[in-house]
Amino acid sequence: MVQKEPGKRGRPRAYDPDTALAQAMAVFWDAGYSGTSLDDITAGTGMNRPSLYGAFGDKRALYLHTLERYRSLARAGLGEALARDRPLREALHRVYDAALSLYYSGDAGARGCFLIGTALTESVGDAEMRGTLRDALHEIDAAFEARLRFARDQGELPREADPPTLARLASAVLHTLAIRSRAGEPRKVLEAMLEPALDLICGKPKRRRQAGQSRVAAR
Amino acid sequence: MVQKEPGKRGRPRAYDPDTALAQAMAVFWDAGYSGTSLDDITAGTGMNRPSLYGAFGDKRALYLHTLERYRSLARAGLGEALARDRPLREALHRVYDAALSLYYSGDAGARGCFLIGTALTESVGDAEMRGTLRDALHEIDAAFEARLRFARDQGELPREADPPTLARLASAVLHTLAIRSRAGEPRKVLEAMLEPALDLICGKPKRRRQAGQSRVAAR
DNA sequence: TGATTTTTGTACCATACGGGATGAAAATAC
DNA sequence: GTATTTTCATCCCGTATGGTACAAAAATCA
Repeated sequence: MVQKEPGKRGRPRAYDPDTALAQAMAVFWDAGYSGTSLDDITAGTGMNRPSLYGAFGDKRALYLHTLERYRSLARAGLGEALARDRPLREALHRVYDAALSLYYSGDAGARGCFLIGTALTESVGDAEMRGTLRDALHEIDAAFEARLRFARDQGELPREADPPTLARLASAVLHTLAIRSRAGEPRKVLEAMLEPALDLICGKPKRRRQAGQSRVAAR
Repeated sequence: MVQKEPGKRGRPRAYDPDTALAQAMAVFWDAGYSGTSLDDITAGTGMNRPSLYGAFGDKRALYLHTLERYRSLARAGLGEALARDRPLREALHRVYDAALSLYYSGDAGARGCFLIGTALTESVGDAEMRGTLRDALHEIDAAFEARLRFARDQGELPREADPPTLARLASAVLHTLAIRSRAGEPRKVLEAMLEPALDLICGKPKRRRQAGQSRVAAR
């Protein structure tokens, strides 16, 4: 059923490991780690219990694998969206568009960010999950920051712009999208938040008046 | 053990309902809804199973009660912090300080926001919890917006300031604090984010250069 | 004092849970 | 073909889970 390489003895696997991992992730995504049973996983992957155990270890190890898989996907998506051959504003817009597409892609309705939506709950009681989540958040901060620093060095942002601060702002926007989408906010509402948010990060384009303000207050 | 009013027949309660609810909330706060067992609750409240059931209903109803309790506390805290007898910037600072104090108040380490940290996970599979979470987020948006509108009308913000947009920004800052604290970020790191964030919302004070930028970008 | 009402405390139940034991199945190696 | 290796599929186990039955306890009312 699966591609076999010559020299591999034994009965071949009936599943593709990465596909199974993706399916397991989809199950965890909806119900969270504690809310998902191994029966849910077997139903979602088509794998039976011992195969699951043999391939990924116990339930917790399997979940940690899905977290890493999600991090890889996020890393790749972020890297692509933040490519330096496009203007900063467009790059950030692509990040948020891609995020929203992911957050609203669930079969059972919007499900938000997998990491924030599921690992956040477990973070108090599980130091490893907490560390993974924290590292992932930092990695996103760093990706934003590098791109913003590049934009500033290219003159796309004013010289007094502070990339670390702006990066955390960009992350905060992503976080609020992650939360609000899973909380049932319609996609259109979140999409409407993007332009004002981009105005704050990149500066408001001169061409037209838009919502939001970014100037120094009077008082 | 508990204050008895004349005219109440039957054996008196051995617990104070609101205290028990607070204790149950603390238990859910750390492990989430699915990750908490009724045994955990009985241990945390000192109540036995039938009393718990009689007072609050089943596990899900009890959790929904704790959500409402948290909303009440948050509403009160937000209202107090956003009082209109102080400058906008100070009011917002008080909101974030109060939030951080709450988010870092757990016995088992930082636990973030109860709503975001626990209800978010359950939001995909439970429409009522999702609705509660969404309403709570909107309520916070509205509180920020009202305070910002007042500030603008008082001349504390420029006339072109857009309260709804700024309110969502203020909420996004709260959301990122809620996430990052539970993800293990040290409190000092989050505290350092506050001044730049307040610069973005309220405008940067003239007196001194600080991190961040809020001016219109060159391009 | 005795009846009534309400809550408590123990013990229990059916089920769901995570995990594993065991033998059949399906491939290669000889 | 036979042996060996690896995976699959069924069945099972001990425990944890959410929820409840039932009687004792502790108050008021008459």
